[in-house]
Amino acid sequence: MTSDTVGDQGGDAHSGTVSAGVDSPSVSRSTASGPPPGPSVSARRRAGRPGHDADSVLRTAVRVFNERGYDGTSMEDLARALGVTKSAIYHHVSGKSELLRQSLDRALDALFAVTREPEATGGPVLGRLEHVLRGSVLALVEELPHVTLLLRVRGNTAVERRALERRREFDRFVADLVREGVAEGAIRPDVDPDVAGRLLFGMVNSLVEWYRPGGGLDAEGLAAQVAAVAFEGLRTPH
Amino acid sequence: MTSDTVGDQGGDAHSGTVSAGVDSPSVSRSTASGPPPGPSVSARRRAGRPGHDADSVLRTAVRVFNERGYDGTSMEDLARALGVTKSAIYHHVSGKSELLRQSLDRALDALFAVTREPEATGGPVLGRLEHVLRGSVLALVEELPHVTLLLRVRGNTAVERRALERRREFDRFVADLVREGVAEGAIRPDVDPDVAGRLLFGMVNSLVEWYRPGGGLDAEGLAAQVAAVAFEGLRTPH
DNA sequence: TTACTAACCGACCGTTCGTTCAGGCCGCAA
DNA sequence: TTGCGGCCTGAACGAACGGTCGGTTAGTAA
Repeated sequence: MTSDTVGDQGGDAHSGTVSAGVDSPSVSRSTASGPPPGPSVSARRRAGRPGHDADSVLRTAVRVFNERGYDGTSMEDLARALGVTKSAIYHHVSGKSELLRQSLDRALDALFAVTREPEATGGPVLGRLEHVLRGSVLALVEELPHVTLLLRVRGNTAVERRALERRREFDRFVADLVREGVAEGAIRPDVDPDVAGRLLFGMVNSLVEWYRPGGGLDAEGLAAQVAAVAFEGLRTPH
Repeated sequence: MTSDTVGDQGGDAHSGTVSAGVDSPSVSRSTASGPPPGPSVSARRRAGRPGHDADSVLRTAVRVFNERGYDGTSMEDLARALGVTKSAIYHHVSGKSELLRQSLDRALDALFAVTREPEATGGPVLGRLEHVLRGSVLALVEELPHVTLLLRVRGNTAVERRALERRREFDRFVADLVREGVAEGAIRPDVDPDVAGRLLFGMVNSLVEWYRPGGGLDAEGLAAQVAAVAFEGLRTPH
């Protein structure tokens, strides 16, 4: 899914330069004088002075946004993380909010792609719901930094409000599915459908708070566990 | 539980002055010239010029923090919401981070109170876990604005990092409970205990994103539904 | 060597930030 | 009427903010 939206992001090399992982607990602000320029790594050599390109800037920016929060991140912070000066960033993007916009759009595109897959629109309700559930987990993992950012948006600016609107649209799609499931008797009727839908995706969305790929649990396995808990519950079956 | 920690918050009067609900989608910044001073409401008349007290300032501040995010809220924003000037706020609190500290402490105190209740430390594991689950939901509802703020903290400042540490301690308590449940065979062994614990409280924590008291579903009913989904799952029992 | 391209620097702009301070205002009790 | 406690204003501070600008550097391609 969303296999070739932006491309080139597959190779997650470029690492090494910045030590702190995505989850680093305390990010010293004053120290950490920044890595040596350590820019992008795209395979084909480009003309012109080597350094960052728009993509590597976005990648780093989103990582820092997720560490400090969007509002808590200054352009100076970004520049330090990139190993360049503030003004260099404006060579790649028009401004801070543009970075946010690109990231949010990417997250939302991945989520909506799931709702358009045939398994999400045809067949028994429970199957459709489960497909959307698992697909959302996969999309969330694949675009983890962007989805993380999306789930923290508060609606302070026009960019954020537009994203919130699209997100609500996605939520409506899921809520409808759950309602339909209750109506057809596939989902237990003693919990409110709206509540159930929100709990379901509350569970999914909470993944961004702790799941990190490459830790022995892959996206498919994660999706399976989420689906198991969501549909069968925690208690040992008897 | 936590029946009389800080008191006086039970009566949620003081309303009326500010129109926007906690969930108001777009919060105009320039307009909304603020309510007429409309200060606190505490029953007993105090000496001196009438106006806000430390408690009413905290209440409003936390509400605005949750609307705009802590970093996205300026003291000017707070002042406007309170109907006073910036400098007036410093009569009640030492600064912005002090407001955050008070709020986070309140949320954490309520959560830890649950873990110290006898039903959370004695009896069968599954019962203990369910008690902590339901108790957390009740605490979350009772201290909704403060818990909401807590769950969004990123660790940018010392105040935030201290709160994150206490929160991790709470998470550990829950994780241990789940692990114990798996070991005793009360919880299904095919999901990883750590994953299960995180999913469980991911579900609970997501309540702050949508649950609002006074909407036909009270805290007890909510806790019951959460427990049902968590332990039995969504699928219709057969 | 030269032309071209892409990325970057350093100085600077106007605005907003959190915070301080000296003083004024309001309502109660004496 | 006066005194006092509690709350508030208006003006200002230095620091940090997002963003702009003209000029420079380091590579590729001819």
